[in-house]
Amino acid sequence: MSTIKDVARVAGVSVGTVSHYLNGTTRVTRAKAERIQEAIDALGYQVDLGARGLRSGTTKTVGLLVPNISNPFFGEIARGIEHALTERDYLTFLCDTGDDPRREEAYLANLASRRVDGALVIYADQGADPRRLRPLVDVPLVYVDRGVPGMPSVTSDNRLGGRLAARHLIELGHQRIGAMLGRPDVANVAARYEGFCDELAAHDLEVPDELLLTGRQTLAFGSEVDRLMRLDMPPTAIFTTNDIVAIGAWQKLMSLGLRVPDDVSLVGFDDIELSRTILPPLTTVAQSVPEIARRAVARLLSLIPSEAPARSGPHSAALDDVPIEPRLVVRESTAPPPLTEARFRNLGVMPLAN
Amino acid sequence: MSTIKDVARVAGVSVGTVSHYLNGTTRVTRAKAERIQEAIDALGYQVDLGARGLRSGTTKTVGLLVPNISNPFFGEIARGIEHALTERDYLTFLCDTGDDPRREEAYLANLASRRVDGALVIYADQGADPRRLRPLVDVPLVYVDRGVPGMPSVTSDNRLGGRLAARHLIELGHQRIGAMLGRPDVANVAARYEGFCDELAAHDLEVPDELLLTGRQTLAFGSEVDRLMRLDMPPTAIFTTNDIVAIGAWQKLMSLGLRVPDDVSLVGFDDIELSRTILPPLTTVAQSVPEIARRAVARLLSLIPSEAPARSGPHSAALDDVPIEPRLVVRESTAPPPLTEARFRNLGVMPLAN
DNA sequence: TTGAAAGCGCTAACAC
DNA sequence: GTGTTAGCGCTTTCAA
Repeated sequence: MSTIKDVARVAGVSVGTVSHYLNGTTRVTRAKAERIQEAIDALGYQVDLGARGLRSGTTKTVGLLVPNISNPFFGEIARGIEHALTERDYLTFLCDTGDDPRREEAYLANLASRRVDGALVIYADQGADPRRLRPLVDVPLVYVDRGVPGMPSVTSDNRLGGRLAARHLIELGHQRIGAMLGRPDVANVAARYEGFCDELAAHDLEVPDELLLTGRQTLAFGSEVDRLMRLDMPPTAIFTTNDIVAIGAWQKLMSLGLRVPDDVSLVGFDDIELSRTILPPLTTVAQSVPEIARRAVARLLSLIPSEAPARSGPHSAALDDVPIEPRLVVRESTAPPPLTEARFRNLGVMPLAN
Repeated sequence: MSTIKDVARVAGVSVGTVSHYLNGTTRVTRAKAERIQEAIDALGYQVDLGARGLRSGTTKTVGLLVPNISNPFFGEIARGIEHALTERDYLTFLCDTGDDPRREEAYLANLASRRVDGALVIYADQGADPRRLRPLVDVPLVYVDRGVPGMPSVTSDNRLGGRLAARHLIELGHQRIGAMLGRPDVANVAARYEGFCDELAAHDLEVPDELLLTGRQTLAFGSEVDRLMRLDMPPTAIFTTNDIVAIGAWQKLMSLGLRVPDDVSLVGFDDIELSRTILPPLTTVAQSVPEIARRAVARLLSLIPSEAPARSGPHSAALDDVPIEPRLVVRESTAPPPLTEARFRNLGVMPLAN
């Protein structure tokens, strides 16, 4: 592997000149520039970015901590982030924490040793305080998706998302509404459900205790939906705090011979790709993944000193921690509530009242 | 950020000694070792892995090229690989190529500049010759999932997988069998279908032209299954070259009021997590993702000179390119073919013959 | 066992 | 514009 020295020798110039040519730090005469380029081509020279980093103090690398890269939602975020970073000439260290706070800490220590220029973290939502991660690296750190109050965060307005879902169901005429929640100590889940209840309350509605299910945000949890549907008075609509749960519920409903939205409406959250392709396509609160990714990277870069301050013009929104507005995507899993008679017949039980 | 020099000064020893202590290169007297450790703790010293890499010629990093990290199958592989690599103290550069050969090349060039110790690649299956990637880096490169004959590759025995699927359907008594394939110029797809046809042929069966559908391996393609089911003589079983397509088909079938496996059996390929959770759970040819990941990393490390030769004992299978045996996972999407009369009634068309 | 010193490939300050 | 050179933080001879 040839070095800058070799290039200099072959081109008949000094290493300094080659370096200037490479970095555009100074003008280089046309003639020398050509000779240098020829030497580079001839030798197949490639800069050693590690050496450059040692000298310049900036490695052009960023660490990305995700709980589980095989979860399509995180996968989509990681993809967006990685692409945005690549565009700015950064390479991404993938750190799959498995939602384990200990692994999370180990990764951050390693990243610190690697002198990454920054870190993007979707923290492990297992009770450990996300703030403890901040001091583990002394470079900019931005929390993504799962925000941390008072720290640079890029997240959706989960509360608003919950409100949008509720409003939609209310407008369709639903009154008996159930909910299937991820663990409520997870900040995003809590915010979504709070927003949902807020909006309900504004219309003198609420989710009755017997229509509230809590669990992990998995397909398996979603399939517990039958516990709701076997009640004497099943809900006419169900809100779930993410799409995976909604899809799990939908599968179970189908297997029970219940139709969505004819027998029960379903609203999800996230808008993962799968939601668009199931039948009927899911009405859901869409988080704009590309927007989250874009903003996360912009925010991080704005904190990296070696980056030109993003823009001198009007203070860019990307630099603040304004939560990203989710939007309701109405598809075909929601409809007005079924007539009482019809649905009880479908469910194979007698209505309590006609 | 403090350096090894600071540690040496505080501990009152030379940098060389600190380095030896850090790397265990030489015994260090108890007293000095303690003083060094104290200095390290006091200063919060962390080695600069970049500087170490420059000097030692090994960066302890590996590049991972994947077509699309938000595809759960690749996500699972990436996850397994990243974990295995982390265990061996390597950090992973995530490179999402978007199945674009040009991006693929750009990434490899960048990785070369970063002096990674090796690269793992699931190449972009878009017609570009995967072999062209080999010379772009001068470190070990292992092809994963999508193998390349004659190059270090870790893949499943796709041909065998196809055979297993066929055998299963034959044993159940199916004779009229359809198939939904990804683009047949994709090596893995071709191998799966060849194996499938081989086994069929061994039993004097074949997939008639009108029961063969080709497309991209997406949910959307899967939903074209109705083209098969609307034929005068629809298949009693369908083989798909991956689970995503099978799931797409399954969704469409449900929406048409057809039951799996009552009306038609479905066999997938891959065994992604989702297959286990749909209803009925999918019969599929399982690729052992953990095994692929483990083997890929073992193979790569075996090619990295700075790694101790994996094991001196009996030549480890992990070091060869023996394809990994897939296994058939029989779940509930397959059953004996329906009686002719019953199925034509279900499909709402008249049987051609009784 | 320890210290001194060279040098990995590069950038940047400085002198010309 | 261009060349020379110090030095980024570390490992690794080589002597002692």
